[in-house]
Formats: sequence, structure tokens, C-alpha cells
Amino acid sequence: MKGDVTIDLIAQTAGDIADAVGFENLSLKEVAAKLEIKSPSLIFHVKNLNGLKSVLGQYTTRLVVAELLRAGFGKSGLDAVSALGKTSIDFAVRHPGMYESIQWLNAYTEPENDEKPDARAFQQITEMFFALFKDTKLTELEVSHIIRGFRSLIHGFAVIAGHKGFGHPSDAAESFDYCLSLFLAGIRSKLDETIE
Amino acid sequence: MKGDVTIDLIAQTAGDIADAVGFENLSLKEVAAKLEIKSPSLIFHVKNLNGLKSVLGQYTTRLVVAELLRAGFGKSGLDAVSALGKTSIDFAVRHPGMYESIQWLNAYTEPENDEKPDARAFQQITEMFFALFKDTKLTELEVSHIIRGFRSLIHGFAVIAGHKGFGHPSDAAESFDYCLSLFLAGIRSKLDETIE
DNA sequence: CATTATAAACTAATCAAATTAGATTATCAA
DNA sequence: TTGATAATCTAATTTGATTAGTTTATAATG
Repeated sequence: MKGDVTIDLIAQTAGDIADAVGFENLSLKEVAAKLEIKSPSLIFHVKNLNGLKSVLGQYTTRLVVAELLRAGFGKSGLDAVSALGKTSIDFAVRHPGMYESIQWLNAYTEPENDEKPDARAFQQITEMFFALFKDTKLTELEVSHIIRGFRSLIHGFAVIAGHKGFGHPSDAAESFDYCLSLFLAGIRSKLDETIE
Repeated sequence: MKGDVTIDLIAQTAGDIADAVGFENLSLKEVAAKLEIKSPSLIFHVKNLNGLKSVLGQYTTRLVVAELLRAGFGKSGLDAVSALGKTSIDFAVRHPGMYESIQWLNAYTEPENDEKPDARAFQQITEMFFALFKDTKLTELEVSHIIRGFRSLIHGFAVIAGHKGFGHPSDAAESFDYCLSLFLAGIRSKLDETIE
């Protein structure tokens, strides 16, 4: 009974709510209300609560991928890695609930997998990082370790920033910068080793 | 109607269930059933679902602190840091649900804070890491950055390991070792810098 | 144009889990 | 013995998700 209730509109609405009340408190009821429809009508579109979360996760992944592409454009190597990291943190700070939906989609789709195509949306982000190390002397395995490290680092800071970030709100970003520099220094020393 | 239902017994039971079904699926109902009491009786002990999670989080924190103390005993400096990190990952792999309860307790106590004393259980772990850097030339702020980095790294890997760890199950631990070495190398170079 | 199918809502159940209210029982201290 | 408290129970109540069954509108088909 409104303008077209599209999947994207549902995702946007859910995203606003998730950012406001936390991803874990996302409910069909509240999203439906904001869309001015009833819960069963929303269920018609998303199947169930996990479906809603999944829709949000996929939508958010698209958004983040777009931001990351923009952030890394024209940069290369560790410089680009750094940009991707900072952009991720920034997004997580601006959209804590949405950010969590990405992790949820990645971690929690497999079990009760109603729909198959869901899963690998997230993987794009991993692949972006991968590409940045493709021409180094590091082995595939090493790169995959590093990717996991970055993902962990980013995720950890995102969670900290999203939930509390006690002290200054900018603290998390500052800490991330610092750790990023440590990590990058470590990678550089690894690259030097390999050269020897 | 069983042997004494103590808070610790409740926590252990909840921990088993959380590890089995995932922290997010922890329910009063199932814990009560395993304890052979009814939900309202369990609520008498823990107040509500968040109370149950909180009890689990505090219990797990105690366990982990004990393991960390053991792991770090007799070691010093980055060597000890490394041991704490590995021990944390190991715990998270063995007890994914319980591990998440620590994070939950830390991140999600503040808002609907029924009970005050809850919160700072987690902080002990942070303090253990802090102690290891107390005698270096790093500033308080730098150390706090590093702590956050470690926490993030550990958390990220724990999540990966707990949820999927695709490929070999030992993969996460291996990745963590690798990243740990990068991070530590970064710290060492920072320490050298400071000396100059 | 009339008919059929489908999409998108709705209302009215139903279910499940948490939580509240109001006993009941057992133990323990005074 | 009596009264307080702890620990349970059963019986509501509440909330939110989900299912069932209907309605309405539009679009495609004959």
C-alpha cells in the first residue's frame, strides 16, 4: 500500500533499523512497520527472518564493494591495502548494524541454507584483497594468511568501533592506523626476506 | 529436583549448549531442559536470557584468564604475547560458543545494564596483555593500540575458526601464527625505532 | 472482452520462547 | 514451632515469527 516495496527498499529499511538498534535486534515486525506493511507481507518478499538478514547482507556487501573499489582506485600494493582497510573501518563506524550483516551472511548461511546463491557474495571482498598481492613473491598460502589477518584486524576494529570505541570515537580509527602500520611493516620485512 | 543447580553448573551447561548450537541460538528453554528444571526456575537464577548469557560470559572469562595465566607463566615479552594469542585461538576453536560469550559480555552489557558489576570481567584479559608491554619504551597509547590490534586479530581468527575454517581445520591456527609473526615483527621494528 | 494466473497484501490462526504471576514445598534460623 | 527464604512448579501472558486462507489488482491469454 505504498510505493513499490522492492528488495532494495527492504534492504535499505532494514539497514537503517539495524544501524539504529543493532543487527541482532533486527526484526520483521519493525521493518514491516517502517515499510507500512504487515509482517506476513514482508515475509512474502524475504521468506523469513534469516531471509531478511540475508537480503541485508547481500545489499550491504554490494555497497561496501563499491566503496572499496572507489577507495582502491589508482592505488597499488600496500598503499591500496591500507586504503581498503581504512575504508572498511569507516564504513563499519558509520553503519555498525549493516556491517555486522556482512559477517553474518558470511558466517551463517551454510547451515540452514534455504537458498544457495547467497553465500559467496562476501567473497568478492576477499578477492579484492587477494588481487593486491598477486604480483608479490609471496606464495598463495602466505597471501591467504595475510588476507585472513587483514580481515580479522578489520573485523575486530569494526566491532570495537561499532559497539563502544570508548574514549574518543576516533580512537578506533587511530588504533587501526597504528596496527596497520605494524602489520605492513611486518609484511615488508617478509618481502625483504624473500628477496634475500 | 536434581543436585544443586549452582550458577557454575548453569554456566557449564549453557557453555556446552552454546558450543553445540552456537551462542546466538542459546535458549533458556534448552538449558533448563538439560538441567531438568523448567524455564521459570532457570529464570529465577539468571533473571532473563541476557542474564544467562552474562553468566556464561563471566564464567568463560574466568576459564580463559586461568588458561592464559598458565600459558604465559615463565615467559616474557613478545614470547609471552605469542603464547597468549595462541592460547586464545586454541580456546576459541575448542569452544566457539563460549568464546563468543566473552565478546558478547564485553560488547553488549552497557545498554540494558540491569546489573553493574558485570562489565569489567573481560578487562582482566586486556590487563594481562598490557602488563607484558609495561617495561618497553612504547607509550601507554601505543600499547593500547597494540592491545586492540591483538584483540582484533585474535577475535577475527576465532570467528573464522569457530564458524568455518574452510580447508583444513588447523588452517586458522596456521594463519594466526603467520600473522602473529608479522605483527610481532612490526612491533620489534617499532621498538628498534624508539631506541634510535 | 472474458478468463485465468500471478503478485502482493491482508486478516485470522498457530507456535514457540521468554517472561510474569501466583502457588507450593523444603529447609533453616530464631 | 514458627516464620522467612530459597527453589521449584504450574498456569497465564506477551511478543514475534510463521502459516493458512482470502482478497484484490493487474497482466497475459484465448
